[in-house]
Amino acid sequence: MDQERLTLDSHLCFSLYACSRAIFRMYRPLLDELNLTYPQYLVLLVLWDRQESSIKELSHLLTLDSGTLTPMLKRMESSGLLVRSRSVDDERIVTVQITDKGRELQSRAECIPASLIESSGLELQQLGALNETIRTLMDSVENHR
Amino acid sequence: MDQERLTLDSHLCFSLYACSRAIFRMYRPLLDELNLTYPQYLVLLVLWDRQESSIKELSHLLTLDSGTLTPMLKRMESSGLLVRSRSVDDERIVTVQITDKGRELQSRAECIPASLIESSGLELQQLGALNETIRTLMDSVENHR
DNA sequence: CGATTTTATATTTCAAGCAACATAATTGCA
DNA sequence: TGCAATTATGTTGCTTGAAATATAAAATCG
Repeated sequence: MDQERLTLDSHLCFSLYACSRAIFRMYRPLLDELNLTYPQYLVLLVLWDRQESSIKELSHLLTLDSGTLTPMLKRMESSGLLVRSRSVDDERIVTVQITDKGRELQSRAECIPASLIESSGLELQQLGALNETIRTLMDSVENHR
Repeated sequence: MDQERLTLDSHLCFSLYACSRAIFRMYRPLLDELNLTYPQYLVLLVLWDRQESSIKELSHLLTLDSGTLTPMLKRMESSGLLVRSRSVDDERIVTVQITDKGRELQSRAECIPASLIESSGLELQQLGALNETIRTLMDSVENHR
C-alpha cells in the first residue's frame, strides 16, 4: 500500500467492484447454459429457498429497487421461471412465485457456487471468514450515520 | 453458514456485489458534489496518478471494455475533465489526457476514500489486509483455467 | 366517514457493463 | 511488395442500477 501515490489498486472500493465483476465473468458461461443473467440467478436463489416472495421483500433482500426489479421480474415471468400476481388481501402487493420450470434449474445451478469455491484457491473455512468480513463491512457502511 | 439451506447471504459472490453497491450508495452524495459517477471517479483516479493514458490501458486497469469506456470518456470530455486525441505515431490509439478542470477535482475528492475508512469501522491495517485478500481472490478467479 | 398520509409498485430517464459486430490502422509474412 | 492477420477503438442492442416521479391501494386520523 503506497500512501504517497494512492493508486487504483489500493482502493478497497475498486477491489470489491472489480472482484465482483470478475466473478460475474466466470459465472457467465455457466449462467448462459441456464439462460439466466446474474441478477436473475440471485432472484432464483431467494425463490429456491422460500418458494415465493414479494417485490418489497426481494427489494430488501437484494437491495434493488422496483425500477430494477419490475422489468427484470417481467422478463423472468415471460421466460416462464416465475409467476407474478397481485395479492388478494392487499392489492398493492405483488407476489412472485417460482414455477416448476424455475425450480428445475436449481440442481443444474449447483455447479455455480462450486465453481467459485474451486477457482478461488481458498478453503471453505477461509471463504466463510471472508464472507463474514465483507458482510460486516457492508453493515457498517450502510448504518453509518 | 448454513450448508443445508444455501441462502443468499452465504454466497460470497452476492456479498461482494452487495457490498460494492453499498459503497457506491455511500459515495454518491460525495460524487454528486463533483458531478461524477463512480466509474468516472475511477478513471480520474488513474489520470490523477499518471496524467494521461490510452483506452487500451484504461481498459486493462479498470477491466472495462471499449463499449463501456468510449461513451463514458466522451461524456467526461464534454464535461471538460479530459481530452481525447488520436496518437500521431499510431492512429489506432486514442490518448486520454486530464485537463486542469479534471485535476482540480483531486483535492476535493480526498474525502471520498476517507469516508469509507471512517464508516468501515476498521483499522487501516485491517482494510489493507482485506484489500489484499480480495485482490488475491480476484487473481485466482481470473487466472483459473 | 372523508381527507390526508403512507405504502407498494410501476414508469421514465440516464449511465453503466458487456457481447457481438464493424471499421480502420498497423504488422507480419509469404 | 502485397495481402492476411492482428490490434485499437467504435457502434449496436440488450440488461442492469438507481433517482425522480407517478399511481393506486391501504391506513390513519380528526
